[in-house]
Amino acid sequence: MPDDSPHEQEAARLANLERVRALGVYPYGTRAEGLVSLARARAAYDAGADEEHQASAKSEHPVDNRPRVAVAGRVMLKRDGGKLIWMNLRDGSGDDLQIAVSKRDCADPGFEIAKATDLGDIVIGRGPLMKTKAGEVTVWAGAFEAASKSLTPPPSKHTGLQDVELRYRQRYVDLWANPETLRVFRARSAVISHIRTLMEARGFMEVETPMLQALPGGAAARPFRTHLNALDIDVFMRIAPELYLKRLLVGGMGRVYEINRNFRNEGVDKQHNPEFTMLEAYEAFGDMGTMIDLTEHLCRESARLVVAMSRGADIASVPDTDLRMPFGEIEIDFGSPFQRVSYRALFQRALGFAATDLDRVWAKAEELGILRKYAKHLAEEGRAEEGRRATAGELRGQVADAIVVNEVFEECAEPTLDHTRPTYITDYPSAISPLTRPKPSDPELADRADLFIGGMEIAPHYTELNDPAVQAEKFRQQLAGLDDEESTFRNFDEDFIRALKVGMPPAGGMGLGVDRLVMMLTNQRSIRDVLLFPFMRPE
RNA sequence: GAGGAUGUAGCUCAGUCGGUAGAGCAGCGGACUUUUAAUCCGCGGGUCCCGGGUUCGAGUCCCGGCAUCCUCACCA
Repeated sequence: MPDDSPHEQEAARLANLERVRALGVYPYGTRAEGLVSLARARAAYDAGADEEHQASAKSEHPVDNRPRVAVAGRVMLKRDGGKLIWMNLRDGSGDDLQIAVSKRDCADPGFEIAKATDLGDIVIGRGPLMKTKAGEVTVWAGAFEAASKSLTPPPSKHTGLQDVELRYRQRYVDLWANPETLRVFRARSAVISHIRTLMEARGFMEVETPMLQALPGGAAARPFRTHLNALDIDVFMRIAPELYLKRLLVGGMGRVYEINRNFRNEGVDKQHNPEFTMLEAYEAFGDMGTMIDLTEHLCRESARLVVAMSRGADIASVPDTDLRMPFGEIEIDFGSPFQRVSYRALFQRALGFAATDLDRVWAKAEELGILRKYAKHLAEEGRAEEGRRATAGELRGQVADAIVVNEVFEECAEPTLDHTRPTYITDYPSAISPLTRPKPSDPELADRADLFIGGMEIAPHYTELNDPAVQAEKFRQQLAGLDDEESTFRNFDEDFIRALKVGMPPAGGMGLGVDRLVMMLTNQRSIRDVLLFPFMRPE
C-alpha cells in the first residue's frame, strides 16, 4: 500500500533498507578491498579487452579472461527488467559506468539486494567487464553489495539540482548530482596543488602565520572580532598575513609563501566572500618586477593545467596558443604575454587629461557624484556643516587628492581595460600604497602593480618598504585619517617596526586571489561557485 | 542600504480573468534476462515560503516579514 504520509519516499526507502536487513546483510557496508574507480574500470576494459580477451575469444578454447573489476558508486539510474537489472553508477572519478545484475549470474544475495536498491544508494559490484550490444562498457556483476543507503530522494536525473540555494547549502548533493560542480572543484584542487609545485620549484618555502591576531594589519579592511577567554582579551581574524611574512624575511627566510584564508568583515557579493583564499609571497632581493614575472608564470601554468585536465592530456602538450579560457561572453588569453600599462597612462587614455591635472580631476569627481560620500563622512564627523553637502571646493584640502584621483581612476579608467588580455597596471600613486616603497625616480609613485584579469583585480605586486622610519611615518599618516570605528581596531604595529629596525632585506611581494583566479580558469561568474561552502545566512 | 526577480509535489517546472491544485521524472502495485532519460498497465503524493488583509471565494489581489538570485551602493 502506498504511504500517504509526507515522507512517502523516505518510508519507501526505509522499507527497502529492511528488505536488505532481512537478507542478513548490513545495509551500510564495511571496508572494501580491491576497488578501482569507475574511470579506471573503463580504462581497464579498453586496455585489456582489445588484446587479451579478444585474442582468447578467437582461440579454439576460449576462456573468460575478460578484465574483472570491483567498483563502487552511487546509483544514478536503475532499469529493472525483472530478472536483469541495469544501473548507472557514479563516483568521484568524473566517470559513470553501467553495471548489470542478472538473477542467473549474480551470487546470492546480490540480486535481491539489487532489487531493493534505490536511486542514490551507494553499492559495490564485482565482476567481468563486457560490452553490451549497444557498445556500452558494463560490469557484469558476479557479486553485488550494499554500501550505503540514501534515505533522501535524489534530484531529477535529467536536470540535476538546479536550485542555486540548495546547491550551496547542500553541496554534498550538488557534488554528485551535477558533474560540472565536481569538475570545478577538481580543477580548483589541482590548480592550488600545482601552484605549490611551481612555488617550490622557484625556491619558495610554504609557511603558516597566525590567522588569529591581536592586531590585524597588512591591508585596509574591517576585521572580524572574537574573544580569547583564557586571556580575556579581544582578538581578530586576520585580514592579511603580510606583516608576519615580512617578519620572516627579517628572520632570514629568503623566499616564503602562504596559501591560506583571510577574513574580511565587509560586503558579500559575486566577487567577495567573508573568508577567501589568498596566496601571498615574498622574495628577498626581488622587487615588483620579479613578482610580476612570478604571477604571470603562475597564472599561465595554471591555465595550462586546466586545459590539460579538460583534454585528459599531458600538461606539457598544451601550447601557449591554446590557453584561451572562456569566461562568460569572452575568451581570456593566458598564453600571450600579459599587457602592461602605467596608472597615469591609463588615466590619461581613459579620461583625456592627466591624473596630475587636479582641477579637472576634482571637477570630474564632482560630476560623477563621487564626492557625496566624502561630504557625508565629514558631516558625520562634525567636520562640515550638518544637513548640507560640502562643495568640491570645501572638500578639497580635507580629502587627499590621491584618494580622489583613485576614485576617478577606478570609476573611469579600470573598466576600459581589455578584459580578454590580463593586464598589469603599474606605478600606482604612493599615497594610496602605504606599505610600498616609493619609486626612487619619483617619490609620488609607488613600486606597485596590480594584475587585472577579466575585469577583476587578481593580484597586487609591490617592491616592499623596508625603511623603518618611512614605514612608521606612513602608519602614523594612515591612522590620522581614520574615523573612530576604524581606529578601535587599527593600531600602530610597534613590533613590526621593531622587526624592520632589525633589518629586512629589499624584497618583492605579491598577493594573489586564488578564488578569483579559479573563477577565471573554470568560467564561473560567482565566487560562490568556486567555494565548496560559501557563506550563507543561517537557515 | 536601495531597486528588481524568484519561492507551487522528493527534483525540474506549468498554473490564463480570483472559482475543486497540474505535468514530466521520482515513489507505490503489476509485467519483463542486453536496457540506455528502458518500456507497458494501474495507483497514491501539496503548510502553493511565513503572517496578516480584501473577498461569498486567494497559489493568483493588497500589506508586512523571511530566504535566494540580479543590478546598484558600500567594500581593495
